[in-house]
Amino acid sequence: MSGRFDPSQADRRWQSRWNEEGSFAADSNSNKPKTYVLEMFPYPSGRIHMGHVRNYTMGDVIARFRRMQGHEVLHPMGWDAFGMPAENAAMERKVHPGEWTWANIRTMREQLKQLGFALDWEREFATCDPAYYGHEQALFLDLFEAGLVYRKESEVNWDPVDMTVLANEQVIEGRGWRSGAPVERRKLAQWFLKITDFADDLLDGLADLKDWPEKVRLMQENWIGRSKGLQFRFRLAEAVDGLSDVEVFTTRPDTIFGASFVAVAADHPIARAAANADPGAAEFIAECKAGGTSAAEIETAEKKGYATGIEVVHPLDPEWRLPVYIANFVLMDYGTGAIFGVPGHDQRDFEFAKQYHLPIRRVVAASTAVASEPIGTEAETAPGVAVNSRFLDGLPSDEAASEVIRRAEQAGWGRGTVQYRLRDWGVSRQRYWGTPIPIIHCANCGAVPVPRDQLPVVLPDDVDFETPGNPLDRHPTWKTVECPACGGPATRETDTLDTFVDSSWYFIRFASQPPDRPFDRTEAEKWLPVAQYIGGVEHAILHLLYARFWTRALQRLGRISISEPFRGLFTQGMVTHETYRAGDGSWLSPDEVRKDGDDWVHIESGVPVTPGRVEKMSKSKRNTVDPEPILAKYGADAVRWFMLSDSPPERDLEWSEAGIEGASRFVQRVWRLASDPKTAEGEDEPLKRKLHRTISAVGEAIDGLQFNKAVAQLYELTTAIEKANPSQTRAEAVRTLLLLVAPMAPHLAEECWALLGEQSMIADASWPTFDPELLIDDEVTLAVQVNGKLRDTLVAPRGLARADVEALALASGNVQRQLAGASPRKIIVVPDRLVNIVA
RNA sequence: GCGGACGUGGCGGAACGGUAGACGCUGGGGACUUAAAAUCCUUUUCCCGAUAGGGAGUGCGGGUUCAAAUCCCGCCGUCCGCACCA
Repeated sequence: MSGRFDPSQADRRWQSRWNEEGSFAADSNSNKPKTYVLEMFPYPSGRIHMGHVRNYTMGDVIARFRRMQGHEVLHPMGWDAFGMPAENAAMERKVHPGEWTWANIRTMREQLKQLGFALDWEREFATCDPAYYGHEQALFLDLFEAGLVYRKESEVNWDPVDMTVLANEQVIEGRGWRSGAPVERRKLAQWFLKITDFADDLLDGLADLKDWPEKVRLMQENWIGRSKGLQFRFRLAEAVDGLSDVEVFTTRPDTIFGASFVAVAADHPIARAAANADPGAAEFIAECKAGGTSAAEIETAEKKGYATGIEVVHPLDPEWRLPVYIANFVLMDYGTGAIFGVPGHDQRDFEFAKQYHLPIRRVVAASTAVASEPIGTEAETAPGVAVNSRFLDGLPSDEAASEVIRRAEQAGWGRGTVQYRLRDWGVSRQRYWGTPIPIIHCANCGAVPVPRDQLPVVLPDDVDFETPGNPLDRHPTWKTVECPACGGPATRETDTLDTFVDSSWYFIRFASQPPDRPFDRTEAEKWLPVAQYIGGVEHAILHLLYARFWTRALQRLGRISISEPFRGLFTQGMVTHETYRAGDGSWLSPDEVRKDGDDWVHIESGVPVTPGRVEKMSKSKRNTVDPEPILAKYGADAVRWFMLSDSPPERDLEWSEAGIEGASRFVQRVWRLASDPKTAEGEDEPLKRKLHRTISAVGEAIDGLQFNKAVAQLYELTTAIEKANPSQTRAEAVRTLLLLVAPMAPHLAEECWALLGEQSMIADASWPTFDPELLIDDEVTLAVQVNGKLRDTLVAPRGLARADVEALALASGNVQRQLAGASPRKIIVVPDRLVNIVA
């Protein structure tokens, strides 16, 4: 048999076969061990991109591999379908966000199916379906009733033109990313989830996530940002507006005698009190409030303060007075919104003190001997021993800190506390295309939950996007309702939930989807936690933290027994491509340019093009490659194979035409082997060993998600088979090769499997086993070194005695020449590996 | 500023402290062909050498070790995350 493997025929054929047989439907009642493999579900943006292909290919290999190993595998797919792009499309193209979203889902579903993923499509859902978000509303109410949801005024980035709240990352240089209008800081009543209640649990839980990347655990740890310290009160020298003290937090109580000032946030009650009496203070506060809350915004802002004239008394010395400033760098929502400044040992305080000519005192030193050294050009933040600190003098920093906390608690002016960087999760969005928050506002009864029998609260379809702002808010009837409690006139909450809520529990819904409640506990727990979760590192913090929180909240409510949703996590690298720029600096797409010798030219105009850096595929850089035409040209398996070869999965993968060509070549090589398995009588011992070693190595590589290594192993085996003479072993090796290739190139494997005359599908075949005896060779190649440098290699029987090895090595001509008659001082023998002769 | 990762041929990358460069891509040479495609063979870290062989070599400088890409110390560079966090 000859010819070529034709994916345009084979792909479709096997995809329908798997579909007809329900090969990948997950059976909850199966007796097999259960494995839940999940990739982060996609946002239906329009078309599949290479990043999706890479992500889902990796998950698919794991899913298929586990299935072959005899596991019952749950490998579902769905759509994270709410979000802003749909509304933007609605504004730009005058289509309803739902229509746009569902059309995208149809397109992308077809594209995914062309890749032949072993997915259980029966469980597919989209989060924008009331059948999903209705259950989410029920869960929200569960959290509400458990006291994990509250409403609070909070400061937000407000775009006055689009009339919406912007996330920090949507504020660019102080302006709204769409409207370009200067962003205002505004107070708005928002719904919050009490994630901070779980701060310690979420932090402690990280220690058990052994199969998570260290990097992600660290990022979460830093994000939660637990710090221990002292919270204490400064008494005001004179009460102002009924305020008699100011509360501060510090992680360095040991520096308490180094204090030179107190600074409060612009929103702090003391600041407001000062403003009442002093127009200068009021003006300063107004200045602080202008501008966005983004990180970039804050970074560039100059450190400024305003002396209020108010004074406080040092808690450890009634005679000691400190000035109170209003400062633009003090945050109202971290700690207490007030600090005491220790310029000698905090760089920011140091700069502030320089600017406002405040004392800079040394209270920490390397030793008491250098207590009188002045502080130099920057603050000394390292710990040491306390100096110039009265009763603390000579104590190491940590002991001094404990001593201050002890005294504060004893005297009642302060206490040891823990602060977190983590804030409660604000989930209100002033958008249409999201899950409506199931709350009704009544003038008499306040915020009342929507009764359960009225769920889901469904989004109205008749909305317009002609005017900016939230269409739900200006809908003629939707928000007008009766209060469920008193029957009086009331209005619906028109904010919708942050889309991160949708993705905080979808993995539970995949595992169990009863029509009448969010999930069935017993059913869900058959699958959960997810054994292997795969996605981009960009979700290392938010999504993964929110999902962990949501799972813990459900656990606290007694709804589920697990506390961690994802046992194994893998963050894959991006797909990148070279960028090209025309003379005028505009970006050109890969199919607009052509390589001409060593240079690149614009195909249309023939003008030279400057190749730029290799970067993540993005629309703005125009360096994307659409998977669909590639798929049409090379077939699913070549694309899948390329996604797995070369680059380690956690690193970036550079797309290249040559790479996909290489993958395609491999597909054809396997096909040729299966077309003519060249069987004959007799065994081929070396090939057999190679085969068994490969079975072992490939299994190990896939297990460790080292797909590039599995690929390399399979190339080697393929070459070995090609070079082998016909034998029974060779035929067996071809058959086994197909099994090994099956998780990665499933259509090819099926096609070849059938070619070998197999009746059943390879999808249902078992992963091959290996004989451990065959992994060990009878003969080994020993490296022979002189003074650590390789001088010769020699082949010897395994387990050769030390003395014999030494003799063999010394007999080597190269060794003799190196020794030049001298006798070796020492000979080191590593059995079956190496001899090192020290001359 | 804080935290982290990485640095190996022309390129992507392999390498329990033990033969550096597996495997793939690219390039060179060749076979088959009227020719091409496809395929196959061969070669490809650098330097000296016809070969045998020798020298250098894993960002830079030190160290530990019989032996270091790998462990330790100090630099340099690139990338990522966080950031007035008290």
